[in-house]
Amino acid sequence: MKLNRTYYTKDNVIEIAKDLIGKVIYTQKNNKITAGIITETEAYNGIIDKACHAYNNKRTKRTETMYLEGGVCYVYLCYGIHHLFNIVTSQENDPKAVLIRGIQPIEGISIMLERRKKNKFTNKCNNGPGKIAVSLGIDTEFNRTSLLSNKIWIEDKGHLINKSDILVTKRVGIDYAEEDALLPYRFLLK
DNA sequence: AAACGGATTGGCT
DNA sequence: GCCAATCCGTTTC
Repeated sequence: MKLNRTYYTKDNVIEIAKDLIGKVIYTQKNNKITAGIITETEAYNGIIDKACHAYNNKRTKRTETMYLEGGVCYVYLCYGIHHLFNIVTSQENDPKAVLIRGIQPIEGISIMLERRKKNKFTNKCNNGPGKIAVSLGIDTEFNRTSLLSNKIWIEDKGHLINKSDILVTKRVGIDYAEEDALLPYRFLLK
């Protein structure tokens, strides 16, 4: 079943990031549906988190998306090339988000391969936030799009995840965040 | 109007 | 595992 509004408006973004492991992300674009089991996430814990774009309550045109009520997409361009896909959580004006870093494709696989310009999936095809966005057809058009819409949504398909199968580490690529770079906010299936 | 800099990736060792 | 190419939206002047 599709996750509802109250799933996203809870204020503990770390718990949500962990709970999203094993859920299924769907997109529908040009009448093509693609989906994958979420296998890797990272939490960005709002204005007190030095790795978060909204650290120190920095409100700009870009970060404004994170200030919306939980349950919308936050998509931004990284390195001028890669679209990174986040899920906004918590209440309005509490800018927290979960970065989706890995999926295991389960539906529309041939469409994903076509988008990635690959003939077949290898292990390395499903890792990395930039690749995920390409596979799912996510670009800046999805910024601010509701996860209760028919363009993108998340379902609980009952994939049971054993807690002991979830690895917890520090986040990737945020060494500039000083002491917050060490926080155990990254979750991935072993 | 211009500088900035990055929540990466892929190729090479 | 390490390194550097890359380039445009965001931010600031």
